[in-house]
Amino acid sequence: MSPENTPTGNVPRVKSASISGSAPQSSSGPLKGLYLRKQDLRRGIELMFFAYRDFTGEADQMLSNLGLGRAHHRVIYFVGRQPGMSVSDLLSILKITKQSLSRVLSHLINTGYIQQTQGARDKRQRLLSLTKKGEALEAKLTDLQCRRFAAAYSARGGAAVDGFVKVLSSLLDDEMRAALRQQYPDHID
Amino acid sequence: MSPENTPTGNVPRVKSASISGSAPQSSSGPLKGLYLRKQDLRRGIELMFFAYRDFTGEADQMLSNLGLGRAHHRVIYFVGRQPGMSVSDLLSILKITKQSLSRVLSHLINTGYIQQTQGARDKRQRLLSLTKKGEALEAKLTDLQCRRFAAAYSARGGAAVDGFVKVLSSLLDDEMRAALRQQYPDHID
DNA sequence: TATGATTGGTCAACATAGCTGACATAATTG
DNA sequence: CAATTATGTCAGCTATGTTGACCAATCATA
Repeated sequence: MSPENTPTGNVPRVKSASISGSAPQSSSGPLKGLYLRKQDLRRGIELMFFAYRDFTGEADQMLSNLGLGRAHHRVIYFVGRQPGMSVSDLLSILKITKQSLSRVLSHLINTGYIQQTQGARDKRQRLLSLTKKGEALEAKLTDLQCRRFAAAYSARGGAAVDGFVKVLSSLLDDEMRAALRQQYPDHID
Repeated sequence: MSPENTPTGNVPRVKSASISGSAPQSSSGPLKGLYLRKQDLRRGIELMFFAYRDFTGEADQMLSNLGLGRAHHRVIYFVGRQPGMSVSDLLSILKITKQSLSRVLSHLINTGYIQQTQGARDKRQRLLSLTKKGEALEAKLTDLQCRRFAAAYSARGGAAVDGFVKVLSSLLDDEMRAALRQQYPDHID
């Protein structure tokens, strides 16, 4: 795993979007492009893969001890974040089908992690919130993940956190970035 | 647990930042701990979820048109990155069981994306590499993702990229971070 | 050379979490 | 009243992970 025998071994620079193979682009701007080498972009791709896996790993472990999975975690997390949300709110956040959601959601209701109340304004809506049991689990899981973030943030400092947030935001689809801007109005996007 | 829509929003967990609730802070100030508010940590969690989903979305779409999934993508990606790697190399990167890998790997071999040759030093090994067809697909997929990264990196600049890489590295498990340090010797960790 | 460890594969069964399609019920809205 | 919306349900399919058991070839070494 040590030897890198990719055909692009020697610092090819990439200016714009066309990143085909080893064609080195003449450097475009002043100081620009140093972090746009194919090598750096691939490191980003791999970091996303590995970091996401490690970031979810601890919580996954705790969940599986309870007979739950990552899908349950997402529901618990987002309901905990915004109690009283409707099913369709949740669907639009998770972007899965109602059938998929139904499976995990009814399980969480049956096992007493989540409760639903009828909407006052619109009686069709079922407004979701965590029970005490659900709140306890959410706290444990979120604590786990927040601890990891707090350690990383502390280790790297505010400037790094700022860059982290900015780059992740720019990786989002446009609509998602807009939605997040709504959620976090103080977020310098 | 989290101050999002609930007006009970201020609960500063780690350091008692003198901020009450909704005080807007660009989390890059000289004051430490401002980026450790629960709110900021949860934003990190959510950014990881949304960014990972969007980041893989385009490639997933292209793959599904070919009857392939994300698991196939991972195999193609890592084999393309390090041609001649063995099956056990791949297993230790992906951290799945050989049975799971076998399913996608044999499919990729049967459909002509990947070829294997017997190891010279150790004849038990099957050294994996991409065929022309596999290289073409890998290039298309990696291009898609690199484009997204190149856009994000360009939009935010080198300092942000640096912070992004640093924070993601710190989110990794220790062994994973060590492994990555091997892969990218120039990576200031 | 015989033995045990390593590399890799296979069969079978199962779980999770996504998907589509079809249909039902109740409430809201025009 | 009719159409739309919010939500649920049944049935079945797919992708991707898991265990466990077992096999074959090759390598390393006592």
